[in-house]
Amino acid sequence: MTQSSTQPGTTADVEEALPAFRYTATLAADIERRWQDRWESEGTFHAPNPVGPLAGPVDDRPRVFVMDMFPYPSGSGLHVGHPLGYIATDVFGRFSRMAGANVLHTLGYDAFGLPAEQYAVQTGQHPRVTTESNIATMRQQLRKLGLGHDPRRSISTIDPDYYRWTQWIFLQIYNAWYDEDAGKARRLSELEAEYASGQRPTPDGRAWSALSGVERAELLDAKRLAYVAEAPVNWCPGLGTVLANEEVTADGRSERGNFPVFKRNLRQWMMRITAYADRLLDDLELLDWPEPVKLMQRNWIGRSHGAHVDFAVSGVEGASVRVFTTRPDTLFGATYVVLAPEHPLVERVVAGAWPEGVDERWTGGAGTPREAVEAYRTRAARETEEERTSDTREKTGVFTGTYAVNPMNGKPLPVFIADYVLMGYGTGAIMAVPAEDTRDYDFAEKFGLPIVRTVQPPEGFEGGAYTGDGATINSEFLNGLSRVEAKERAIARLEELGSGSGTTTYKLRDWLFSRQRYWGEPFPVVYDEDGRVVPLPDSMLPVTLPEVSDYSPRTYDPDDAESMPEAPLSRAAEWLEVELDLGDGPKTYRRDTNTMPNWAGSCWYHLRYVDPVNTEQVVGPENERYWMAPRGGDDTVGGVDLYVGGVEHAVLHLLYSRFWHKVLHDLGYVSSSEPYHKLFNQGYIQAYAYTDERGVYVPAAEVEEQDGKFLYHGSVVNREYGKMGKSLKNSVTPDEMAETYGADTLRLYEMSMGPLEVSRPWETRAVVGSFRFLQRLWRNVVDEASGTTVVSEEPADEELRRLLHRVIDGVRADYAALRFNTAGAKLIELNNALTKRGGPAPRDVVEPLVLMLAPLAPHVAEELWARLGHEGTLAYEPFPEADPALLVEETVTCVVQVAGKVRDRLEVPPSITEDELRELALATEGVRRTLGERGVRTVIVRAPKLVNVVPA
RNA sequence: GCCCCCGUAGCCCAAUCGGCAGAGGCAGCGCUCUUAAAAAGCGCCGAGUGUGGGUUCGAGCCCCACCGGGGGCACCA
Repeated sequence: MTQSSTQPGTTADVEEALPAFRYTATLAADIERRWQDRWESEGTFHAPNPVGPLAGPVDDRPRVFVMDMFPYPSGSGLHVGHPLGYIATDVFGRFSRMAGANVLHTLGYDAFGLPAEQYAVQTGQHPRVTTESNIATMRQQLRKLGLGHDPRRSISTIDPDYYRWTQWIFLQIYNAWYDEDAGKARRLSELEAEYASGQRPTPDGRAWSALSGVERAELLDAKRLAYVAEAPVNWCPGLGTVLANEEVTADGRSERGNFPVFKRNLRQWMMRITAYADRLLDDLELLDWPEPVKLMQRNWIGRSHGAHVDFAVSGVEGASVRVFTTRPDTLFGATYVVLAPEHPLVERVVAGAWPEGVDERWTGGAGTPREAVEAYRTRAARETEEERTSDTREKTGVFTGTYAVNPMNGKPLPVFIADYVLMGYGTGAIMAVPAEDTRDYDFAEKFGLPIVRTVQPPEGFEGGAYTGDGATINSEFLNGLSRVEAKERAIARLEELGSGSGTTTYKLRDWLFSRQRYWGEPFPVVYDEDGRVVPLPDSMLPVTLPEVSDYSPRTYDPDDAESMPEAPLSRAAEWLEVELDLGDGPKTYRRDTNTMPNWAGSCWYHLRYVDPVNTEQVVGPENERYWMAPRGGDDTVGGVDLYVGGVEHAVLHLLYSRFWHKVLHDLGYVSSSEPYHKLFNQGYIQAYAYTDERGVYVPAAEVEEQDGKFLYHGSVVNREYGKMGKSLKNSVTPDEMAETYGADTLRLYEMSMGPLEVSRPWETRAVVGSFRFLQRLWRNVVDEASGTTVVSEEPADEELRRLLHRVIDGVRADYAALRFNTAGAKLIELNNALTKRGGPAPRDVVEPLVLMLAPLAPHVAEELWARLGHEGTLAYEPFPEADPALLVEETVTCVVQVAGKVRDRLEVPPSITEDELRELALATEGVRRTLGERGVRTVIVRAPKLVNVVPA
């Protein structure tokens, strides 16, 4: 926060006064640059593959595949929050390497994206130019952090050699279908063969040979996992593109830009992710992921088991209302039925006149049901979706004058229309069970409808809808059953009666895969003169983007719901029309003017990291097996060993990526059935920001704290807490931290701030603590004045060795469990012990200390290791191992409690028996004094560490 | 409204199985070095764990309720 001009080691004239070999920022910079150059020129972090261009000796080392979530190369530069996860994965990767593993760790760029395109729209600069320059800047910034990446594997999604395979995967998905019986995707050619042989009957029973070419194509198209459909999509005029459901917020706006989104029917590419709903849900169990992320995916997929139930409508021949319910167990509690106002059945069921004695509340004040219904429908049509789904509004609706029949008991149920039932959900009609559904309860209360409890609420239940579990009541043959049992029995009865069937529904919808954008992957298909899709052969990939003069899609007034998408590619006339010979001789085809969404490239990059320069295959099977195959035991799905990133990708990226990976698995291209085995959500580094009395942000670096107040140039400012960024004037960059202290200090500090998963505030003035530690360690090896190595060759004494081995033991466990904050603390503790001891530090302690520090602060560790007389990098030096003999204490402090309060302590051998310890404890002064005249009820002994005497 | 996560010293954070509340760092204070200041070094100071109950010989840890902070979902039938 407060930054004076006299930070350690920055000012030249200060440095003159310092010892020549003190570990200053200048010295750190020199060390860091030297080692970064050396790692690069020696290929220190190249990870060998078993086969292919990157093949090398993999020996029988265990594999560890570490990944960071794909960054978008932003032009605005990094702040200290960005590399938090990258440093963490690097520490883990470096530790794993020293622990003997072959470690695959690299970082590529998710480089298609809106910012570069928007910049192109504004300036006319090609997004590729912008993006490549941003990547170069980001690479340079990250290089200064000393990340142990394999640079040969750093790919970028805008690279034609990369998106060639994105397009190839698209075609595999296009040419696949989901075989429900096999529970997996298969090639479409197999479906065609089954139809042709008659093994699989066609939907209308005609022989395959009797179908026309177009009919056959349509049958196959209907099954494809990637398909073109006229579908209601989220059209966002303000952005000029359509959006996936996941990109639209709950209040019907674009996640990016916050523009209104409208439902439009448009022909677009869709991905049949719904075919995988069950597996995406069920396989979550097999993943080592944070529970909240699993929960979010479960909610998003939204599987619910229930039933479709048909309610016959009395007086209307052949009409029945089909509803979906998740609670068929409550059918006896249904007391009315509601149709959405737009429901097509409304016309048919509306009665000619009100029944005798109709409740006035039900009529909307109209003379006939038809008038009431028409008035209500007109009103509902005028309302926006947002208004209709607002949860605070009063329930409204009108009676249709008609009754439906409950199939369970033949009771008549009045049929209403009400806007709280939406045409877009389920069947657009519900059976209302007010006793067990809060919305239905509110409606029933207002309209004076009966409320019949069918689930026994717990004692003391206050009233209202009871949505919890309980025994079924008032339900004839279901009485006494649990919810699950009652559901099963009710469904069985419905099926017997022919009035319904058990059904599973999902909230998950198919994935809208077209975007009206320039800066994305073109679709590897063309359209013939009839507008039919023709996939391009592999030999024509990649389909590259044409040069255009205008990068913008046509955008409209954000509220112009009637506008139509117009993609930038539609203006590239020469690219659009293409003459190709696709087997029927040269013909003119038309290309697809849409591009793929940003998620496409990030759906499979883990596979390309494994085999980045394979020109023959998306990934070599042997290499994929080596790095990603299931390990056996608990691991039946395989995947990346550690995947670190923010929780914001919980649904979108992680769901799409799992889907693609499963398709590739089903089609036999990969052995793993999940992309990311272990997921870890890092916290964020946040920062304080300050506003003056006008509410304008002032530079946080110039704010000073005084007596609990925050002063900017003398005047009091208001403190806020939030994201780090330019607009809040509170950014701190890794570059400035590296300049002031060195990258090792920055790495160490970021890892020391707390557990990786926890968000924490950045505090610049605290960084110096990590710096001081490195200085003290440096001084334990190097004489500051002469630069000579000063360690002692005398073996360390027993006490120090015991401490060393305790630290080794703890640090190893900490690193393995990603507890880098406590690992760092233990290293400081050991170094402090060396310092406190005085005199030259013994080599047999210093060397393991340097090795243990290496994952956190690799440059200074390499430098010290070299000064200690070793040649070559320490990156592959075995990580120190604790000697179990030295972990056993000679004596243990035993706590002696009376009634749970500490009253005395004993020094005892760790091997002491319970009986011996009990005797010793009862004899202590503390116990005798505290106990006084009271007797002893019982004595709890936890040898050798604790005795608790319980007085009578 | 429902669901999930988190509350330990002025601040960031430790605390294996329920067993002495403190590993580490920042800040503060004192001292050493220094003409002085900074840097560096050495030392000191510090909470009874958000609140109220419960279980237990014993609770920061387990259970219940509440308060505060963060996140997700939301008329999903």
